[in-house]
Amino acid sequence: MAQSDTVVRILDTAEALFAEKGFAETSLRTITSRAKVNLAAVNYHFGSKKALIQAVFARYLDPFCEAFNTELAVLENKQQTIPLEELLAVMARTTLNVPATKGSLSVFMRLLGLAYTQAQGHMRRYLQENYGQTFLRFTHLLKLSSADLPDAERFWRLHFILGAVVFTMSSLDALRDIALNDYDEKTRIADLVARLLPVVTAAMQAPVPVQPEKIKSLVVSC
Amino acid sequence: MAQSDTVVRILDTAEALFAEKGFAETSLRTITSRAKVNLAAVNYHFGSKKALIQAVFARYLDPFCEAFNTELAVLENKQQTIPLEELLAVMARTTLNVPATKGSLSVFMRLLGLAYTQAQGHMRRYLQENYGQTFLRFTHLLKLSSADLPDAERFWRLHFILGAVVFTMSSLDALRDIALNDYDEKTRIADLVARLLPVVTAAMQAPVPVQPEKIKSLVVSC
DNA sequence: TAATGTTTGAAACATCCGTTTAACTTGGAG
DNA sequence: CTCCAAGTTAAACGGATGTTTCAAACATTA
Repeated sequence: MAQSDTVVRILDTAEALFAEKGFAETSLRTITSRAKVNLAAVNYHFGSKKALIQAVFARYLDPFCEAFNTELAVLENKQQTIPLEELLAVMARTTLNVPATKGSLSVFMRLLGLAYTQAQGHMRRYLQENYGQTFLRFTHLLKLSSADLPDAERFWRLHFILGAVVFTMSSLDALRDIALNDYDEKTRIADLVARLLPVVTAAMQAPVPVQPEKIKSLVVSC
Repeated sequence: MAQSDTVVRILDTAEALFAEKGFAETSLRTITSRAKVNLAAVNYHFGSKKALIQAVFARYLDPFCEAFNTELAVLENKQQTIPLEELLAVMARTTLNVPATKGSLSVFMRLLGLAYTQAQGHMRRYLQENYGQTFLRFTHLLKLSSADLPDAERFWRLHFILGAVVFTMSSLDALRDIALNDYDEKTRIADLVARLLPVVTAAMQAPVPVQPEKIKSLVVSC
């Protein structure tokens, strides 16, 4: 076997437990006992708990970035500028198609959300160092596809969107239950992406407040 | 004094530390030693660490909900339907104005983000049970202000927006630093709200995909 | 002032944590 | 068959955690 059975079982179990309870709240003992491997196996195969967390992310992000980079290369070679909708759709499609790996997309999105909000430093740094370049390629194309937007405005809107995606995806199970009960809607992950796409596009193309200062005072006062 | 000095010092310190490092990562010893109170004080005054966390939230949310409820009452008494922008602006204004309490809004937003992504159960339940009714009043008005939107669509968009707000606010410090370095922009929290408002409104008013099924297959294929 | 209830203080308690050690098993290569 | 490296196992380590205890200090009321 290419990869020890133990390693895969640890990764699978850790991924599920991290997504369910968070990183700090999941102990190595819980992981190893549920995975039916010895406690020392984590430190033997991965070195530390931190390294295990990063390995869980790498298993998702490495294939994603590879696929996304080839998609980006195609877009970069086009002569005319890419419409915003198309750029966003490519990203959505890549995200949906790549995880032919195990585990659902919502699990990973939840992990991503955790990594950004939780435990501050080390995970953000890891993501930045290992996958920051791919992200930069994307933002460069995004700039071309929304040239009329001031840089600062695009920066903030990108993070609004990031928040909407990560937050919704990471609460997906709970929200899906509500949607099922209240609206008889069986939301699959692809349906959610289909809903997100027009919203995100509209958000990106919303009118820019002419005078931020004036708007601000208008909001605060009265 | 109405409230023991110790209680206030614990709440202030816990709030800051929770926002900075997360709930599980912040120990009672760290809190009590920085707050210069005895370790046992937390269990004496609050009962448990969980109860302390909830108390931190209550100190923010109780005055907010009180203010928001009176604002909602005003809107409910109006005869004509409230424009979507106005409804959202009222919420933004209330959020900005209420915390005449200590601590900045970004601290609390970060806590809110943590509560939703981290530790799953008990915090969500607490928020739902104690502040769910106010939230319902708001969503009822929101429905009137966006009557042409299908219920399910509105439900999902509301959570997209929630994600954008919470996520951005909770990463505010990091993002603000980037914005300062890259765009020479000193973003105050009111500026951010001013940026959010048109984006959120546009997101809510984005065109509804006519046939969700068709859109989905369009995205997945090709 | 004396008695009473509340708040603090230092220490101990029982667990749980991530990590390390060292003995043991196992599967191939020489 | 021997040997050795890779993998597994059980046990223990040092430290940190939330919580409890109980005596001392304090404030309040009778």
